[in-house]
Amino acid sequence: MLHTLLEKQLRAAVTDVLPDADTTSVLVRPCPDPKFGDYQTNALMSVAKARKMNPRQLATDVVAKLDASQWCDKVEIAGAGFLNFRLKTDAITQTLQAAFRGEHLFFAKTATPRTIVIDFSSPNVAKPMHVGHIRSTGIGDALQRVLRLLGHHVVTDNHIGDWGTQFGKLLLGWKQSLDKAALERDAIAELERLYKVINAECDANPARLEEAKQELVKLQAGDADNLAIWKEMIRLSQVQFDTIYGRLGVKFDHTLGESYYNPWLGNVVNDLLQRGIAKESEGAVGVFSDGSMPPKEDPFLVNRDGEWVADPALVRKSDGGFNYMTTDLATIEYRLKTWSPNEIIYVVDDRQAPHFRKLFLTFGRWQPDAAKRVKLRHVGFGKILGDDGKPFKTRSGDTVKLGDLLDEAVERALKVVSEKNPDLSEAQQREIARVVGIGAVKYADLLPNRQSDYVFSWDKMLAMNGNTAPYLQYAYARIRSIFRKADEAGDWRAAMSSIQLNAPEEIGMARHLLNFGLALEAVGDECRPNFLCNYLYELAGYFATFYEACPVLKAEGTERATRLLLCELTARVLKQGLEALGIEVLEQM
RNA sequence: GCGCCCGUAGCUCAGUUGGAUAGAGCAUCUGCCUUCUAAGCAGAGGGUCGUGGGUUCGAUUCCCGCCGGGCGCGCCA
Repeated sequence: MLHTLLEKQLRAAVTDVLPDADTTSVLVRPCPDPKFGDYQTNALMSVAKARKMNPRQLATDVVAKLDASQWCDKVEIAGAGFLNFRLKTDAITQTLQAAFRGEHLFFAKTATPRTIVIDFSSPNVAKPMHVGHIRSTGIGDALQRVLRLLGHHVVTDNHIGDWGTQFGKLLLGWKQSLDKAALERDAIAELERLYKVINAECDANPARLEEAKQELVKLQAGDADNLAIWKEMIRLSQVQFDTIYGRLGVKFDHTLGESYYNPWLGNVVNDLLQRGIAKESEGAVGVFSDGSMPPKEDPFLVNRDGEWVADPALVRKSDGGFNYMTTDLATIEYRLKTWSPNEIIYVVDDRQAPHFRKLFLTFGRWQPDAAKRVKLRHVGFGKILGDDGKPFKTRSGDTVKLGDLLDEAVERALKVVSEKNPDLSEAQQREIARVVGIGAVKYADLLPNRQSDYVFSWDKMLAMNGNTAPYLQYAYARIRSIFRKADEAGDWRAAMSSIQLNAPEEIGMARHLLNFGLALEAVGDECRPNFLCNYLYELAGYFATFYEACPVLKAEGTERATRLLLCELTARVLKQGLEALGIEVLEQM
């Protein structure tokens, strides 16, 4: 890509001037304002600062050594020491033509592919998937798509919650209060009802709680009846998950739930004890602070009334049961043995950040050599709030079910499409409504910075205008409409060898196309899909402006060819970009 | 109490190693469909980037204090 080539030349020039300089932070990025040029670097200012040099003098020296004449007319020194690059129009058109021939789509596959495990979605058995699950599921899926696109080897694993203390209550409920007809109608709703009934009883009556605990003990001991019921609950839940994932277009390479790791948990604890990493305390087994960091930063310490006291990561309860810390440790070990990843990414609510700090540190102490070979990364995200600023609930206080949200989105989209395009067949309208509605929901969740909480609103989540998926899909559909007509008029592809960028709207769109790869890389590096959302929104904006100002089919000769080329490449990038966000496109809408 | 996160336009939010005049959507106002899909476009108004200091060529971004809000601190996950 052009900016990469410029970066390489620039680094060489910096090394020429300052042989011992570290050039890894010397980057070439798009100019914030086209009046400065196409690309810029501000890195020379920090290089100069670190060496107490005059930044403009350094810039002058670097420019003297810099040969960018192949791509740029001139390189200007501006402001306190910016270097501005202005691309030759030839360099742009040649890049566009290469893209048209399919040699690239404005991004390069990584030169250093990594194996990356992504752990995301992770819904709980016997509970409905609710609006909150859109976050982990959507962000995780977008990340796996982008990282694959960039050439990494990705393994996705849905670590579903299929084990834990809640099954004691569920088993008790199943045995005593199961409504088989209700289970037939809506299994998840019935399981949820059972849990609520028994949970309330347990709160009011310790004897019931004890019964539930006994059911759990029997399950853990391998009781055949309880195992059979437990497996049935998982099966019923998986049916629900598959329905939702099918609608969202999300797939997993593996679905290894928490229970999968049960056989190893005892050994994990024994090993931790044997190596002196964990110790017994009050009948339980836990990992304690090793004193290697200040108390403020030590997740194994907590301050109570001005005193720093131990806050261990428990790996075995005093009743012999294991904690999710134990499961997570066994899971890391399994993943390393099975896939040898360079990195494991956990797309999980930010509120679990302390858990992951403890987990990663504990694993580092347990298996230091293995830990050096893998980057463990918690990619957190914020909450979805209601307009009262509290966690989002329906008016009656229930969580909003994900399936209901998708239904509502598709319904609203159908209303819009039937108004805008009543001539389409009902089947076409329904298909458009499906793609637009689901896309709107996914995009609305991907657009905010993942770490901030955001306020949910039906209107915003399901909006069909502004910075939304439908706006991007619409841009794509308009381009496809042009090509349906262009195809009728004959073969336009032959003319692509002769193009000439003239109108400012053409140049603006072309310049922005070049930066697709930067957006993808930023998403991969920072695990922030919103960078891609914003890039695509800007691209669609450039297209909309171009579309108003530059007639395509009415133009002739080189002008027509140029505009068709820009349309084609914009359509490809929009499609590829939306696909990387897990959002479908439509030929018409 | 201790720790972490947040505070940007009326509302909801972006803002990529600190970088050039802080952006978008919604809402408000003014124009644009006999012309490739108006789910659109062009334009206007709207800001002490919570606040007070500091660091420096340069701070929404980094550091410290304060004010306001959220979250975490369970032998749950």
